[in-house]
Amino acid sequence: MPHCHTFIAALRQHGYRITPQREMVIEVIAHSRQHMTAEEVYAEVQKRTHAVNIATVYRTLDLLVEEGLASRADLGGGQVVYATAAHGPHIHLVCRQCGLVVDADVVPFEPLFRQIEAAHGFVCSPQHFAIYGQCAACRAAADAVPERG
Amino acid sequence: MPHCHTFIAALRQHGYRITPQREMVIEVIAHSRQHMTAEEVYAEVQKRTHAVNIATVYRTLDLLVEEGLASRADLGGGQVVYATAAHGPHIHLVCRQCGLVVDADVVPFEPLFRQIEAAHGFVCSPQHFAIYGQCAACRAAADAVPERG
DNA sequence: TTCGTTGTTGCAACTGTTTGCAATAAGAGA
DNA sequence: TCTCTTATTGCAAACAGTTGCAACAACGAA
Repeated sequence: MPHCHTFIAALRQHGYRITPQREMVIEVIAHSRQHMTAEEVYAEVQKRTHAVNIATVYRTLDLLVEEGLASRADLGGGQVVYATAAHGPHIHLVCRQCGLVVDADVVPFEPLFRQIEAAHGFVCSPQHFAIYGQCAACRAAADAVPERG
Repeated sequence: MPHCHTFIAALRQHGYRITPQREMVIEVIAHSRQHMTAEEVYAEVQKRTHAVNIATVYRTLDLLVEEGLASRADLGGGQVVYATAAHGPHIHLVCRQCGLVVDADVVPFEPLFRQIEAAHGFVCSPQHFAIYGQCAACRAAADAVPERG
C-alpha cells in the first residue's frame, strides 16, 4: 500500500475529512525522498493543479505534524522543513556559525527516549529534529584565531 | 562579574562593536531568569529606552546565538524563545498535539553528545532545544478513543 | 583630540507564515 | 439521491521575522 494511503487512512480514522487538496499535499510529501519546505511542497502541488492555496498547504502540513505523520525541523537560515517517517529517522546537526547541516543517526538516542518516557510519560517522535552546535571546521577556525580577528 | 559583562567581553574579543543598543539587549536577556521571546526582550528594552529598534533586538539575539552565548528554541505555537546558559541547560519536551511544554534534564544526553563529537567532530551546544512528541495525557486520550471520534 | 574606516542601526519594504471569515464542499443520515 | 451539518478552503489582511540601504557611530590610528 502506498505510503500516502496510510496517511489518508489514519486521518480518516481520526475523523478528518479527506479533501482533494489534502490528498494532493499528502501525495507530494509522502512520495518525496527527502524533507521539503512548505514552499517546495506548494510549488510541486502547483505543477499539478492551481486549485490549492498556500494557506491550505501550511494547514495540511501542520495537521500531519500534529497527528504524528510528519515532522517539522528548523534548520536555521529560514529553512523550515517537513518530512515523513519514510525518509528514515535521523537528526540534523546544525552549525550555529556557518549553517552547515549534517545528518546523524537517531538510533543512539533511543535508550534516552525510553528513559524520557519512563520519567515523563512523554513519547518522543523524533523523526527529524535539529540540534544546534558548532561544526569541526568552525571549531578549528575559532581555536586558531579569535573570530573577527 | 555580572553575566552580561562576560558576554560583552566575549563579543569584544571576537571583534564585535559594543553599542548601547547591544548592551541593553544583552542586559535584559542575561539577567532574565527564564527564556524570553524576542518580543518580550523588546518590550523590556522599551521600558528603559525607546532608542532600540525591534530589528536590532533580533539581530543582537541572533548574534548571541551565533556566538554560542545564547540558544534559541522553537516551542511550537509561534513561541520561539531565547535563553542563556545562566538558565541552566535543559531540553523542552513539546507535545505536538496539545502544545504542552515540559522541561527535562539534559545530563542524560551528554554521553550521546560526546559520541556525536567523536563521530562528526560536531560540538553540540544544547542549552535549550526542543524535542517534539506526545505527552502522557494525549497518549491516554488517543488510546481511549480515536481522535475526532 | 581628531579623523577615517567600517560595523551597526533604524526604517520601511519584504518574506514566510498565520488568521478571520464567508463560501464551499465532504460526508453522514434519511 | 438528497439534505443538512460542519469541517475545510481561498482570500486578503495581519503578524513575526528579515533585509536593503543610507545614516549613524564605535573604535583604532595618528
